[in-house]
Amino acid sequence: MRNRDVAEMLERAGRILSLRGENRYRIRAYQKAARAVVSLDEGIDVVVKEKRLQQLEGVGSALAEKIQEIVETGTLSMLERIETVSLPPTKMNRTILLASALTFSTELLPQLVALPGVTQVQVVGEARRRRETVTGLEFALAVSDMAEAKESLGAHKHLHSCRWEDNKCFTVHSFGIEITFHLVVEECFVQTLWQTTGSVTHVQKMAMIIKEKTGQQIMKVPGQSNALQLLSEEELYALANLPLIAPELREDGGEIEAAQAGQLPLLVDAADYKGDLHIHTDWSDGAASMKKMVEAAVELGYEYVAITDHSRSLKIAKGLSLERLSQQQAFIKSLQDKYNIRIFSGIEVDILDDGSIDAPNEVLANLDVVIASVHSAFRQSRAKMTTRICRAMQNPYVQILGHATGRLLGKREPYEVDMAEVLRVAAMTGTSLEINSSPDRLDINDSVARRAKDAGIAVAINTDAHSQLELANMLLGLAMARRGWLEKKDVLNTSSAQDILAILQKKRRKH
DNA sequence: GCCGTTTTCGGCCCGACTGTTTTCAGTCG
Repeated sequence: MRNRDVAEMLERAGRILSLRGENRYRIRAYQKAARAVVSLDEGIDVVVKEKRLQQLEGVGSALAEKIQEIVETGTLSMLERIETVSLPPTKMNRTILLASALTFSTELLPQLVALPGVTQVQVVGEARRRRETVTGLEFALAVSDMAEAKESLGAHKHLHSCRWEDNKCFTVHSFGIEITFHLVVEECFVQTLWQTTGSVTHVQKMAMIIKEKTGQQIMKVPGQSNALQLLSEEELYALANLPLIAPELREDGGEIEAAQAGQLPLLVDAADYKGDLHIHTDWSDGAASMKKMVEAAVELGYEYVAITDHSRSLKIAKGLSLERLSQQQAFIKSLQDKYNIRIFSGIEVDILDDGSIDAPNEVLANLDVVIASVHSAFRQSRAKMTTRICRAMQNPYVQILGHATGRLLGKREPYEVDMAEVLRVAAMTGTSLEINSSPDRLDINDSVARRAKDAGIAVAINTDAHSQLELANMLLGLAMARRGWLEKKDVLNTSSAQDILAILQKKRRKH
């Protein structure tokens, strides 16, 4: 088992504890241990063998035991043992971050598939549509034996107070999440999958269209067997003479009309993603060394990665002085030959209170990637903030506006800003907007991303990773992009290593 | 969950800056 796998499991455990509303320092302990493991310079198995786990920063007796268990068995029984009593309503999660929802379903899915009488399981509902937060999880289950499946579901030790309505089960998981299970016989699986995935209006509209075209009643009526036996959702959309509409689009946001007009976007896909343009290292406030971050990017198969540490004003995050920045550029050059990946030197430069940029233009001119972000004075008036951000985008060296609204899901509202004006100036100046993929940022969100695309603005999907594990958050940003109807051509970092620099530097060459 | 002791539980990253300053809690990643 690789260090990375062990770290991922610890990270997952932390996320699940967080779903349960556990002590945040306990959660942080798991995250800290995950970082310690992933940044080790030796194999974790060696450390286990030589009983040196507790020498790691942030690893005590309890976590040492758990890490040992993971290394030796590949599992973590603590997750199984988590209290099998339902949480009090006050501790229930009402909104769950997409990242947590996906982590949770990854944990639960294999358990569901293994239940007697169950043959197929899929996440449906808001999580399958990849909404930024979800209120609960829904699963569609194909069953070979309804009675047996119902019984085994009811007997699952982590599922509490199951309430059945026909073959639908409402329950609460020990981890503090409300779940709805839709049980159907195998012949009806695809239909149920579809019906429980799209928003209500999407599903109703589609059902009407199919009724008109074919006379068929596509909506499954509880307790009634259905004549339609579909093998895939493609077949279902084909009944309406339409191509498959991706789950992320099924919000009745014009996707049906677009499909009818043959103008459905060919959504950007993980395979299109060529590299991360916003990551941090321990030169500023990142947890891992540049080498570790670069190696993790190589492991993900990227063509390039941009090192974009904080600028001098952001003291709290150990922002780089101009001298340190220049040393970092030299270090990147020295590292380049050792790796089969392009390492771009960049910066996440602060947009100061008045919209000026926290580094001189002659310094920015020597960097490959310049992201400008607001990290201070969030409470400016709407007019001031708008002017501030727009002024920053006027800078010919600012290629990307980082996390444009500054929101933290569940923690901090976005700052006041006139987004229409930001989009106008971004388009005018040729500045890209970032979809920041941090689980609690997802900033810009799906709807702004769609407006950006309509305005002809390129969008960069970045992770803002502060550790190797966070590079994987790219999938969340990608989900937002897809929800925003973005295609490969709309996304900056789908360009190859050969092309990306020229594209990034188009703006400065105009000046 | 870890840590560091005032050895048994309380606090828990970092530090400069802000403010219709009065003396320190809140803010930023």
